[in-house]
Order: sequence, then structure tokens, then C-alpha cells
Amino acid sequence: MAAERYNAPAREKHWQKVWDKGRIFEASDDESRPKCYVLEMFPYPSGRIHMGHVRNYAMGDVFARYKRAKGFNVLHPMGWDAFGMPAENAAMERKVHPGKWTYQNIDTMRGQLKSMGLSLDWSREIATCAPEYYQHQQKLFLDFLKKGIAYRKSSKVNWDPVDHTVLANEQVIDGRGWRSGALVEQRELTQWFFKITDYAEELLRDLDTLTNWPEKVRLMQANWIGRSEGMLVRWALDEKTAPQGAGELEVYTTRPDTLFGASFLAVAADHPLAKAASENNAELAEFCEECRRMGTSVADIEAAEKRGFDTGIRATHPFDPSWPLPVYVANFVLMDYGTGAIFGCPSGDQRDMDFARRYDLPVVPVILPPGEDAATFTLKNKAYEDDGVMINSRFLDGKSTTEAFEEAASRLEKQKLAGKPQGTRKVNFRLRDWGISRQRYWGCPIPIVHCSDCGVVPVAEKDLPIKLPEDATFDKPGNPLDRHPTWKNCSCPKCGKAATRETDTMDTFVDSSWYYVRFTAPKAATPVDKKSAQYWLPVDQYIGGIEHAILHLLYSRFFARAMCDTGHLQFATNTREPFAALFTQGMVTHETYKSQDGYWLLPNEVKFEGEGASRHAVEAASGRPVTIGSIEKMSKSKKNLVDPDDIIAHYGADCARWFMLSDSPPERDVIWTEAGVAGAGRFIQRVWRIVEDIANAYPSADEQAKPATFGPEAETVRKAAHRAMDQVGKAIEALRFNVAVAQIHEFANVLQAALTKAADGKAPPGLDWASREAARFLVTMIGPMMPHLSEECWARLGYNTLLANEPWPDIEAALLVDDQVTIAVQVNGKRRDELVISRSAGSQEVEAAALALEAVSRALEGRPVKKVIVVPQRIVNVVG
RNA sequence: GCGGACGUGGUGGAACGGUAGACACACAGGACUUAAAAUCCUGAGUUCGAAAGAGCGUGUGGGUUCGAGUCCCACCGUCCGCACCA
Repeated sequence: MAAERYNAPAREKHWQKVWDKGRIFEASDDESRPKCYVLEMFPYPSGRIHMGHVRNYAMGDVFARYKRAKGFNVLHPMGWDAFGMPAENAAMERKVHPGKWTYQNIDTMRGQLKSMGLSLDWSREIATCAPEYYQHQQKLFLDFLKKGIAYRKSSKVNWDPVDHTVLANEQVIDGRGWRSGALVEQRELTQWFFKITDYAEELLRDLDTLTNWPEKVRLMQANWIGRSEGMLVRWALDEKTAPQGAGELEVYTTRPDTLFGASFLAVAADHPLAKAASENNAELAEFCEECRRMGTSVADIEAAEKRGFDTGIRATHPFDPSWPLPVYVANFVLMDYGTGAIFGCPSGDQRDMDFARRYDLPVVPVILPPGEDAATFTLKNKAYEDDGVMINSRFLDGKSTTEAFEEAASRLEKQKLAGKPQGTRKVNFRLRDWGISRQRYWGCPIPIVHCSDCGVVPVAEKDLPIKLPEDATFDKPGNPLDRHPTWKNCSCPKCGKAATRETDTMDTFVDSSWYYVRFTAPKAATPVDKKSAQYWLPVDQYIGGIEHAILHLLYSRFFARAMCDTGHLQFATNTREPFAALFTQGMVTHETYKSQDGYWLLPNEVKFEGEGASRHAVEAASGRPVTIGSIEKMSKSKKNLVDPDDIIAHYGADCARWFMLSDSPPERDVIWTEAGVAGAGRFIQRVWRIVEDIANAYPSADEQAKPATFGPEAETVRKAAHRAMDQVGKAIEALRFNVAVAQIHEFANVLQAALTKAADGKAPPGLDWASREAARFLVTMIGPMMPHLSEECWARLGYNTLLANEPWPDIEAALLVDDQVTIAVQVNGKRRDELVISRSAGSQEVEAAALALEAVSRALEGRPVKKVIVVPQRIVNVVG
């Protein structure tokens, strides 16, 4: 009788219901058990889930289910990053309220995630757009404000002209808005900021403790924070040339050692000194204006030449009162880094060199590169920026760069200018404070009131939440809250007079900066239930895309600390890191298809003909030729999408999951192919057949009645089973899912071969018991990856428990090693033969056996043996 | 420009400094079938050879080592991040 095929779509629904009904994935705080918090980056409810989600959540689910089986109390929650621009765009385009649109999407996507069979605790579901969530965020904001972590200031900000809102520095990529892609403009606005710079030092230092984070992400964050050690140096300005009241100019430098190579000073166009000097100098004013107009896009900066304008002001060298230097306004000096002013040392900095050559300023080499002769060393147009020995530097001559730094720094510290030290050591960071004001509707309202008498007043806590008005309009661009007829009218919490609300909302990255904390007690009356947070945090394994390497991950690291400092959060251990381990998975890619007329085609609009090199595609409907394009990230614009729903309906969720986990290492991109999915589908049927065969052939083997001895066939099966179990566990632990899949394949091959052989004749001794055990192992080890299939197999084997609740089996260590080992035999490093020998054989025994091999003596060609290296149980190398 | 990662068969990829190519996809041959599908078995880095076997093989060139895909140096290529940060 031919075995029934496993009907994945039907059985998957069944098991999902069983799990759901048993509420087996709901987590509770249980101090007596070791916890494991597994989290995947929660999705933005854009409409439907895509394959990227499937990959992300499949990985997280394997890890979560595995940890469950290993006895951990697992927290594996899911929620929605539900505020954001697309909802407002939808409102503008389709006249649907952002809230309605968002919740509809959430319903759709929740259904899709449920069809994946994820071991999620849905009782903890949160949506950041719900007042039940954002009211706590408003409370956090008020406490940040009290503590000085939130503040308001006027500054130049990035303005996205398409989304009509401000963007944080982290959200500007190559001069464009991260979401809209529009060229960002600079605008002077009063905005709310979070003082992330107060944490710069800690955020940088603690990167070292994140040993379970990808090196790449840590490096990116370190570069973003951008720490540099240097000095603030004050230069006296010549009274006769300086504007009134401007007695000195402070510059920031990381190279006080090169002070004797200085040939000019330069300030940014927006520097106060530039402004003062412009007052009586129309030409200079015009130059400053030109600098301000200069674009900030990459192309603009690359095209821009180093240009400057001599202000006529002269400064005095700190180490030589008789040495005057010109002060320029220069277009390459940034106002918002350091002091907005520099001293230029052309020989030690390429930008200064370019500038000096253009304006014919002196170029004095002060650092001699190793191996160069001081007498002959010259610099053309290339600055030497590395370390060496000081020259042309008076009291610094002969010192190393480091020594010279110290000497110059300590002299400047002692030296006085106008009664104060001329130089002070200063650590500078590239990181800027996080601007969180957004001129949008669909975000968390900032709980602030503006009163004409009292100024900026925080909303009283009893008045939280400040809810969004339902009846906003979206028919034109701009901030719907600001133009709402009544919403912003309120009374001042301090004096009671008529006042107006803050109409800006918070950056949606604020919402996602603490959701992982909220998951630990999603219904608590306060933002955080400290006890629950202490039990569950930090997240043990966080999984998501590399695109958040800086944005979300840096903000979250800051937020955890800010929440600690405002008394909301406390970690059980000596850390303030929210994510103990991070894994960044690769993207899902697919071939692209273009029609003759040049428009993109969906994969299911294309039909393939031929194989290998002659493979080509035609339009399924018309038969017209199609160009197969490059493999790219699945995207709507290129139409190279495969809908998870279609795959799940046709092949089942297990198949999609298994394919995603096979072959490609999880950190790399995976190419979605129809053939690959079909292959995964075949393996599912294969597992089902193996289990059916065993269940039919050995329906009643008693697990307790383990035979005392096993025949060689049974022994082989047992070894393969225990080894695979061991390897698969280790691979999952290390998130090496592709390796786990390969181990399972290998084991299935061994098992199937043994069964096929046994079917020919009478069953060898112990194979019945070993096969039952092997089936049990096989089903358990595929459990985390293909939970429905394995549940079905578990039942087919006659168990009336749920596999999802079963522990990971114990492994017999004795079965992991062989009595006999195969050792490779090399002659002069080249493999010539191999040797099967007892595992316990000593070096001398192995050596003797190796030298006795015919292949060895042949390879030696009569040369005497000089040396024999024996690596026990691995290899022998005969050197001759 | 600065910083980083990567480079292995037709393809995706395995490989504590120790038998390179596990496992899979695709391919070829065979079995079963009236036939197909499904399934099962076998083969395969490459060159020479009937075979046994030998040579060559992890981007290129050097080096360290008894032994290098793995470590070091230089170069080539691909990808990623930052980008006038003083």
C-alpha cells in the first residue's frame, strides 16, 4: 500500500489550533527556571508580511523552540511598530484614517504570522500606536525632561521636503531622507532633543562588552560615535585687525604636536568671528553667504574645492608671540564639530595642504616619516598624516609624535592667556544629540504645553495620555495636528490660562527604543514592571536586519540607560545593555524579469523553458520573450516578489521555513528559487515516509525495553542518530541553521539506507528498537524548524503528548566516538593513504602502522625518514 | 579618501592550522512503470590513464609551518559602512 502524502496545509492548521488552544507558548515569570528572552525586530504593519519577515521569524522561532526543548522558560513575544509615515500617506491617497489603515494591516499580518506556526506568546502583543502603549512613553518623556535628558533648543536640523518633517542625523543617508529619498535641506528650527551625547562615552566603551554582537555592527557604532582625543587651544587675536570684543579664537585639534607646522587658522562661515568680520566687509559677507548655500549632498561635497577668504584678522602663535597667522573663513570647516574653528597644518593634513597650495601659504614639514632623511625630506602636494619624528619644531624636535603631543599639551595647559590656561584637553564626539520632534500626525504626541506666560510647561501626569484626535484631516501636506481646529487648545497646567499644545510628535524610533522592555510586562500600570524586567532582561537573542546597525540599535542602547537613570529600569546583572546577543540576518533575494517593453514582471507571470545555459523565460500569458535580470533584494519596484501566503497555501509553512534555513548561511543573502522550495517540499515527504515506514514496521517497540546489545546495523543507526542530535543542537545554538539542516539530511540518508536494507531480509538484531529511537530523534531535531510536520510525525509514532512540549533528548556520549578511527597518512604534507586503527592506539603504534604502508614507502622513493608527526586520531605526516 | 568584510566545483555552500568540496540544488546513467509523475539506486573538482594510480587544484604572488582554504605580507576583484569630524 502506497503511503499517503503528507498534506501540509491541512495539518498545519490543525496543529496551530492545538497549540493555540493549549496556550503553550504563553510565558510567565518563573524565578525558579532559567529564562531565555528571544526577540525578532518587530515589524512595521505595512500591509502584508514579506519573505524577509518569514526568514527573520523562522530563525527566531527555531532558536526559541530549541531553547524551550532545552528546558528554558522562553519569552518570545510579537508586536507592531505601528506609528509612521506610510499610514499618513495612505490617509492622503485613499482617504482612510491612519489608525484604521494600521489596525487593518495588523489584523492581516497577525493572521499571516499565525499561519507560519511561530511559537509566539500572543497574549503579550503590543502596538505602539495604542494609547495603552504610548501613554507610558509620554510618562518616560516627562521623566527624561525632569532629569535633563530631554531638552528643547533651536538649531539647524535636517528637513525632509517630501515628508514635511525633520529627520535625525542617523536618518539621513547620503544626504537624503531615509524613507522618502528626498534631498534633505537645512533649516533652523526649535526642536526637542534627547541628550544621547551624555552617554557617548558609555555607549562606546560598553561596545567591548557586546561579544555576542557582530563585529561589524560594533565597529559601525564606534565609528558613528566617533571619539577623538584632542585639545581646545586659544589663540590671541591681534587687536588692530580683530573685530571689537574678539580677543581670541578657540580651535579644536587632535594634533597639538604639529603646532609648529601651522600656517593659518580657519573658521566656519557661521562662526561668530566670521559674522563679526563680515559686518564691515561686504565681500567677506558674500563669501559666507555662498558657503551657506553650498549643498550638503555627497556630489556637492565631492565637487566642492577647498576655498577660503582672508578676513584680514591676524592671530598669534601660542608658542611664539612674534609669529602672526592669517585667519580665514573656509568652506570646509564645519560649524557643528569642535569649535567651528581650526588651525591648519598643511604638511600634516591633506585638506590643509590643498588649501595652502591654493592660497600660497607656507608648507613646513614637522613630521619625518620613518626611513626618511631630514636633510632631503620634502612634501609636494601630499600631506604626511602618520606618526614619525618631529622636525622644524623647536623644543619638540627629535621627539616621537606621541611624546610631542604630550609635551605640547602640557605646555599649553600651564601657559596662560588672559589669565586662563591656553589649552585644555578635550574628548570630542561625532555623535550629535537625537532630535525627536516630527511635524507629523501619526506618532506619539509630545506631552508639552506652550503658555504665553509660563513658557514651555510639561503636561501633568494625571492628564496622560495626551491622545491623538480622531478627526484630523489629511487632504493637504503639513502637520494635521497643527491645523486641527481645536485639539491644540488647552489650559496651562501651571497657571490655568489658555495655552496651546505641542503639535510635534515623537520620532517613531522612540517607540521602538523600549518595546522590548514593555514586552516583559505589557499590561503593567507603569511603563515598566521592574521585577518582570529584571527577570527577563536583557534580551538573550535579538535577531533582525543589518539596516538597524546604527539607528534602532544605538537608540535602544541609549534608551535602556536613560530609563535606568530615571529609575524606570534596573538590570539584574552589572550591565545596561538591552540586547546581550545580536544576530543580523541577510536579505531574501530573487531574480528579476523584464518584458520586451521594458516593464518588470512578477515571477508568476513568467514561464521557463530549457535547462542550464539554455534556460530562458517567456511571458506566461503571451509567450513573448523575457529578459532574466540580476538577482536583487525582493522589492515592489522590481516586482521580484514571492508572496508568503501563496507558498504557505501551496507547500505549507514548514516548507517555506525549511527552505529559508537550508543552504545559505543565515547572515548572508538567500536566493529564493522555485526549485529550492520544491526540494524542501520533497524532503518533507521523505521524512514523512521514513516515519510511516518505521511506525508501520515497528509499531509497538517498548522504549523501556532497550536491548542490551545491538547488531552492527542497529549500532550504525544509533550512532548516526545521537551524533546528529548532538550536532544539530550545537548548530542551532550557534545559529548555524544551514549546517543543522545538512546534519539532518545526512542522518536521514543513513536511516533510510538502513531501513531499505532491512526491508530486503529479516530485521537485524536491535534494529526495531534503534529505528524507533532514530525516528523519535529525527522528529525531535526537525521540531524547531518544521514544527507542524514533526508534531504530525510525533502523533503518527503513537505518542499522545505534544512534541512542542517535549525536552531535547539526552545523548549517549559513548555513541559519539568510534572505537576505530580513520587517520590520514601524509608524506611531506601530501596525503598518500589512510589508516584505520584503534582509537586508543599510541603514537608509536600509529607511526609504525603508517610507515608499514606501501603507499608511504612508494612516496618516499627510498629517502630516509627524517621525522614523523603524529596528531592522535587525526593525521600522520611522514617527513622524508 | 578612511574603515571593514568577503573571494572554495555548473550552483548554494561544508571544512578545531590536520583526508578540501560534507549536505543540498542542478546534471547524467540505471531500477520501477504501458507511459509519465513520484520514488529508489549509482556517478561526478579537473587533467592524463582502460584501470591501478599520478599531476594540478580554495582570486593572484610571496612568506610562516612537518602540514595553509584557514595565519602573515603585497596585489587584484566584489560588496558594505563612514565621508571635509580638524
